Amino acid sequence: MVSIKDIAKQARVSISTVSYALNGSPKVTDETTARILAIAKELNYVPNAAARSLKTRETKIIGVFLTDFSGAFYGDLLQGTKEILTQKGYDLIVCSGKQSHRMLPERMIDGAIILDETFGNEQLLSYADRGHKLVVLDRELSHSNINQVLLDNKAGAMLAAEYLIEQGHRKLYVVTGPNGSYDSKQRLQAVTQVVERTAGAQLIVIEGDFNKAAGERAAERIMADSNSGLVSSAVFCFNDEMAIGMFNYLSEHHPNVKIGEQIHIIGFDNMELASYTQPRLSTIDYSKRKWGALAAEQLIKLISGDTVEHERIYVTLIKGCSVGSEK
Amino acid sequence: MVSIKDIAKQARVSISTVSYALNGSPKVTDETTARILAIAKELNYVPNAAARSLKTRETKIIGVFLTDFSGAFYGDLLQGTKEILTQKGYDLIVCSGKQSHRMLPERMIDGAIILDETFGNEQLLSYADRGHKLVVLDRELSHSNINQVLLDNKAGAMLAAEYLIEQGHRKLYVVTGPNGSYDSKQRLQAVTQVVERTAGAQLIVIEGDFNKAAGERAAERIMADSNSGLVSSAVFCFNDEMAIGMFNYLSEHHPNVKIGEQIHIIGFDNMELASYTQPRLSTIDYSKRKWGALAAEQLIKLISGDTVEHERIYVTLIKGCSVGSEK
DNA sequence: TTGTAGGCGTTATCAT
DNA sequence: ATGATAACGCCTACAA
Repeated sequence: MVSIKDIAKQARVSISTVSYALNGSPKVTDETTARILAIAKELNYVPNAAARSLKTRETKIIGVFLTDFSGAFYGDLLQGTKEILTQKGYDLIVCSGKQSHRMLPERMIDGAIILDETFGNEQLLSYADRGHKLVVLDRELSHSNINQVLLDNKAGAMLAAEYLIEQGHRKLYVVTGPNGSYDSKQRLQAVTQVVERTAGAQLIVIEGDFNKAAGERAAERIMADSNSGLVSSAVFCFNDEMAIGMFNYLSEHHPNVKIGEQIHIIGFDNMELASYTQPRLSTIDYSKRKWGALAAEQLIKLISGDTVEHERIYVTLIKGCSVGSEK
Repeated sequence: MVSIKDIAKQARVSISTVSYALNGSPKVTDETTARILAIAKELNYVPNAAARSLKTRETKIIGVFLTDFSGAFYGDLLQGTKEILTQKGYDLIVCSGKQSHRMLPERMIDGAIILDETFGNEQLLSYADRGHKLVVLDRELSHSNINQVLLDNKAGAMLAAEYLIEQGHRKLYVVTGPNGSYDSKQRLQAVTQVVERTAGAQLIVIEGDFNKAAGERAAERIMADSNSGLVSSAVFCFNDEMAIGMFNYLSEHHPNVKIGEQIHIIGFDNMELASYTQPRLSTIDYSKRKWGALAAEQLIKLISGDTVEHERIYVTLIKGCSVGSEK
């Protein structure tokens, strides 16, 4: 490995002169700077990140932590994050899994964006206590080194629930996310509110986990329920993936049940796939790219020592044909 | 930041004893080791990655480089990679963009898996020359520090082309990937071979770029072509994303043209979305998870100094209803 | 069994 | 304008 020492030797100057030259300090003659740069290039010199960050105590790298890499959902978010970070002179790495949590305390990254329930709140708070800067996208956490950029879950869930009510539905199912999910809790709370203030409305909660299989199981249960009744059911799946699972189950096991007629389904996320289902899935939309970009901006501000307010990502309702009106 | 020095002070031993204890060396009494470990925990000690890797010259981190984060495609691949790496004691980071190329030469990672055309061949070769270990998934590159794990593009393209021929089609369009793409070149070569040995078959090449929009543009052009003719067209899109673009264009601008009857489409990749199109897209399938896992295994072997053979990922044909037979 | 000391490649503070 | 030198936090001979 070629180091500044080698360059110094070759250029017959001291290592400090080399360091200055490489960092473009005005303390060195343009002439010698040029000479040193030339030699560096010739020797294929590349600075060693470990040595630099040992000294500077920063890496200019930001980590985004995700629960898994099932990217369908995260692509745009990461793209948004990357654009901002690149512009600010930072690099982005994406990590997943408990193993990789070490990156933060070991100081391989200058800050982190968290969208990963496998991080415990206490864990994050203790990192923050030690001075690490964090932006959380999946929980509320109050600490001067932590900023929140959260979805407007309540607004989204209300839009969805009210839409179903408006269409005349009174028997509402919801399929939730996994137990610990902040987003899921928020959504459930909002739906409960809407149902409670609607005369004659009833709410049936089915526990899910944001995966396709949970949607299938929920569909099975709902169909078993509705065999007896005459009222059509309306289902709010707390994400699109479970809604898709429900579509799959129905088309396979109940091909004669028409979505949007006998059963009504709305999701959350507006993932790409949602616009390809037959009929088009009703869902809640928001800009994933903007979410990622905003998170990056907030994090950079935190790192720069600016004070930052928590932020919220707004959502809108997308009416597809998967929800029709109750006759 | 708490370092071994702090622990040493608190435990009234020297820093080397601390270091030995932390690394579980038998040179230290179990008793003092325990005491030191306790103090370390109490002080919330975390080793500094930069310092350690400055010394050990390794980071136990592997980088996967992707062209972009439009994950729909990469999720399974990364999952497969992660599983193997975790098992081998390595962490995985995902990088994208020219900026992040520095991770390799600056030694922030112990090796890289490349699926990113924005790396130049010369660039990769020069890294390999400097001792960096690489696995490439998107090109052929001969170097003792580089291993290839490539898709069996030729087999896949032949399966696709022969399937169209079998179904009686003779006017074949292909929509290619971007100019530099290795996969695209391989596929085109194979299709050309199949067409050349089939009497009466003609091949029309439309340049694409693996994005949805290219599929839309190609559809437009094909529809313009076919307005005059009576023969139905068969199209082999070199990836599913462009095929989806074609579906979109047709359903929007030519709702009366039936896919699988007047126009026949086959893709490549079998992405999740492909099974939701109406009609189901015919395509070429392969295990993305296995691809990623194999790449990881090969890389670890390279790093361990084992000799490794290049590997190939096998593909199969999935017959959907997007291809029917020519009457 | 424990301590001393040198070095990994940089940066940064002093002298010169 | 340049050089000598001391950190940064960790590992590891070698010495005691």
